[in-house]
Amino acid sequence: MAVQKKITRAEQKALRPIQILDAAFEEFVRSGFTGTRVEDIADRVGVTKGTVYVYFETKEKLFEAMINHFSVPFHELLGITEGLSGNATDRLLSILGLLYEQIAEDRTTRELTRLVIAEGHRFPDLIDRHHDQFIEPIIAKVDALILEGVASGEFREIPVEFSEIVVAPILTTTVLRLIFDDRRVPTPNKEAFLRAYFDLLLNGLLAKPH
Amino acid sequence: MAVQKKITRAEQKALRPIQILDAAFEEFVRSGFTGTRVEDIADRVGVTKGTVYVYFETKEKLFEAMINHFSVPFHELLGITEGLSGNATDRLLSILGLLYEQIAEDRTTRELTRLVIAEGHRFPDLIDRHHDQFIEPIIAKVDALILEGVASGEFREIPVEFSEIVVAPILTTTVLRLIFDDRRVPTPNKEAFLRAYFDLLLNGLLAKPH
DNA sequence: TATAATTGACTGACGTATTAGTCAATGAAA
DNA sequence: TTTCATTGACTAATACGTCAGTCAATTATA
Repeated sequence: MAVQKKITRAEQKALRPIQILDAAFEEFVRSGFTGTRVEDIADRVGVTKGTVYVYFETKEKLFEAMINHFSVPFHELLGITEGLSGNATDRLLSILGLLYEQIAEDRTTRELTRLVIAEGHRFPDLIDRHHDQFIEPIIAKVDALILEGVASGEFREIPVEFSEIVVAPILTTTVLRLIFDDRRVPTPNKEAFLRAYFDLLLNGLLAKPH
Repeated sequence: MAVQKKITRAEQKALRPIQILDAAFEEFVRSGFTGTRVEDIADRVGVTKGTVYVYFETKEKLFEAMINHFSVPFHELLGITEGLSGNATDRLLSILGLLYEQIAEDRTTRELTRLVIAEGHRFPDLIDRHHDQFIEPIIAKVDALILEGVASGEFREIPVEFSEIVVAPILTTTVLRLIFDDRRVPTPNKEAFLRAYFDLLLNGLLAKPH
């Protein structure tokens, strides 16, 4: 038994919405928006449905609030990368490594991706936010680094309008883990995967480039 | 007005299940399993709910039948590739090109991917089938071709346990189109995309390989 | 060919179950 | 004693699945 710290009513009240959002995340991930019952969310917190409606007007609003709550600002991560030093190659690999950790290996981000794919039709704003906060900044950052590398002579000239090709192994790992969840496709060993990914990205398949 | 060919009752009867499966695909894609009403499917065909239940026992069975109906055997495609000639490089690129057409550019396959991601929890068999019929054969084929290329001296030695890295741009394009559906992320021009993809895959980023 | 009998695909109202959202009552903390 | 977070029974709406009945297409008969 963990020692229960005594909690005041005000503290409990302040905690409730977060408990509900956490529970909502788990239930919406398990069953999707329509398949989730508000009562399942309440049960998981240990309260009744009425309490949920004290804090959130509707199931829709709760879903949106949950997505916002878990969409941790990605620019923090991209901010870290501002401080990186080294040539374009080193900085590109650093960022791709961070993205791999943050996207492919982090369960929350992975499941958010599932919800974006599954429920995007029902919540168009979700798609726009996801694009503006995740996809666009990542692509822009990778674009910029590739152009730097080209300018410095490190990289060959490659068409920058397809730089999603560069990050593709990260999204692919995310999606494969989402679908198979360690059941049929083994979770890759991080170091070995990144080594193979970076080696192929930098040097290509061919023994003798033409 | 199109000329309506007179249709016998037997012909109509034979047609019904297919009409229902087509309608089910559209509705399940639009709203997911739980969000779709059997009556919506019936409306789309122009019949009533009762008729749907003449042909399919339950909503679950209808969903599964729909998935089976649209999961066109992928080994046909992989079969085509048996007849390919040329060195390992040419054959690998041919297959990747075919996969791009079949997966990223084909709306049906794309939306099936959405359903696998969104409804996989509810239909575990679906995941297993998808793995056995799609993922595993593709990976096996690419593995085999890479090993051939290594054996013939065309390719450098790369760890074959990560050959999903090689096909990643295809799945990534699929998923990005699934999420943004031409709205925020432009549909790539096929030829230009494949050129960039293959160039990067074969030669890598670096100007001077190390 | 014309008419009657039969079939069976389809209907749509209905039973049952589920669930989103409400609100007057409650009881524990302050 | 007062406050207010929580309750849980209730309403209204929705949707799955059923089935007795209908009527148009088909076949048999005159």
